[in-house]
Amino acid sequence: MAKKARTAITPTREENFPEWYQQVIKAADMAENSPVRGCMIVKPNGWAIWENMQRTFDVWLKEYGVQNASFPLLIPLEFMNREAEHVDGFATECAVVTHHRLEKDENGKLVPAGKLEEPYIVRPTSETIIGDSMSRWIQSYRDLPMKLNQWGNVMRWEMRTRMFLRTSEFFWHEGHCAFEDHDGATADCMHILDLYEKFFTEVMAFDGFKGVKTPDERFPGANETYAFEAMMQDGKALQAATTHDLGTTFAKGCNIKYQDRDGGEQFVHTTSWAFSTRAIGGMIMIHGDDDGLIMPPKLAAHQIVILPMVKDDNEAQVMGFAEKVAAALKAKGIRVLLDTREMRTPDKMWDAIKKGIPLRVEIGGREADAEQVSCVRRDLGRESKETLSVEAFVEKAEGLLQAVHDELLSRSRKFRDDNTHEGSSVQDLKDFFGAGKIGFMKVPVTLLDDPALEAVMKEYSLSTRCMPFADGGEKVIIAKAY
RNA sequence: CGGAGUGUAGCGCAGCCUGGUAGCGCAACUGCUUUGGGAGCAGUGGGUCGCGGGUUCAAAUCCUGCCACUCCGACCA
Repeated sequence: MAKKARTAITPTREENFPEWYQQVIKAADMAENSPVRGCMIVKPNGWAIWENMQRTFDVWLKEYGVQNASFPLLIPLEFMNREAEHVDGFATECAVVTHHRLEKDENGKLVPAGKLEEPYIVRPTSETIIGDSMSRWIQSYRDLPMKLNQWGNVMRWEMRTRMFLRTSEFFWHEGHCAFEDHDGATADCMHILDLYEKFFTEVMAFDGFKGVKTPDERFPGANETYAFEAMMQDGKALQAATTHDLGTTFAKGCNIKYQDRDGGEQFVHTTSWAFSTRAIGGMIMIHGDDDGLIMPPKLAAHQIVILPMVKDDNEAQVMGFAEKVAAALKAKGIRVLLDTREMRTPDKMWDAIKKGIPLRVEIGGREADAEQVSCVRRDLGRESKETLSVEAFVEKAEGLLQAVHDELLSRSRKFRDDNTHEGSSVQDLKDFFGAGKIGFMKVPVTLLDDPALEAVMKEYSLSTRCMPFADGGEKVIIAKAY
């Protein structure tokens, strides 16, 4: 019977992109919904990705002089009041802790008891509680700059959630720094944004647009927000990371003052910046295909999977050889998975494909006899299969992984460029999005003053993404967004 | 928080209109044959039908209240 060409993921991206996204996560066994409203369970295959992200970026932060610390998950409600805009931005999505004990009622059911005098909120972000510490830790200009970061989770009570992209609880790092002046704060925002760009391109294999947010898209309480905006395969934008110049706003709210060189009292200038598990969602939507996830090699828990194809009479030989190959690759520092599970070979193959493992090495009787391996690249598919000697493969493996990375990066860059269009009028936007086309449209910033703009933005659910540095701040990107 | 929809085995669904002791596919498990791009045959196990009331001799099915989730909007890393 002839086999039908069949994709591992149903539906395909073209048929139903949001549903495809969900199915990719499921097929790759990365995460699932939990009994807790809006919160996901990150499974080992998903968490391993986050661990690799943390490991890499944490080193970079420390090189820049950032110190890690940990602040409470709960923030006194009153702290939120310290910055008016901040309150407006987050008040509607705070989980509130009001009790500290459970008791059994007359029916034996547990009910909250021990009402707190002062309720706490579960942190939606930590500006206020870190600012409180800074106000005590900073006395003099000699204490500056102060660069802190915490890896942790936060909670924002979202109306509508989507795994990785928007969940009520999510994981991130949040940097909080204090400087003597505005220049220091701006330089910090720019430096971290550059680190983000380096991280997304060199580790996660996708590019985006660095730029400044328009005022209405700023972080609540920020003077200026800078962002890295990436494009998904459905043409929507994803804000992958942001840095915020908070001016002296939080310094005033939290009373963070220092004595300057002349003995005068000054407010510090603070910044904050973050990326989150959301970037994983972006990675999925940028690189994935109709057979599932494609992992950028630097992020992948397993960079190479070895599939031993044994028959009854050659099991010892094939397995022995496969173990030897695995050991040689591990000695090179490559993360290898030798798949010895009791499954049919084709099922193992599809499993490796759906999980997006960058390189698949097949070793059967033929290879074992000849001391060879067959290798297939996930990004190029089975046509890329090549058979070569063990020595040659081990020598070449790191290069192959780099080639997969380069391919993913250039592929996503091409997609981004092919789908970024120039426009000059509100009518251009209407024509483009009205025709159902996907992608970004870049228009002159002067268009933001056009009274006709708002209606069109609303009609097609558009938002301003950023004013790219590359255009000298004279253009603004308008797109649909996640 | 508005509009719509769905809750039945691990997953996907049928059954509901027209009440009568719960079914299909996939997955799992066992055995044999298979194994280089999604195997075949035979067999086995698994469900308080989201939760609570009501109608009835009898409720997955009808009525009612509640809860959860999904999708579309508004809000957002």
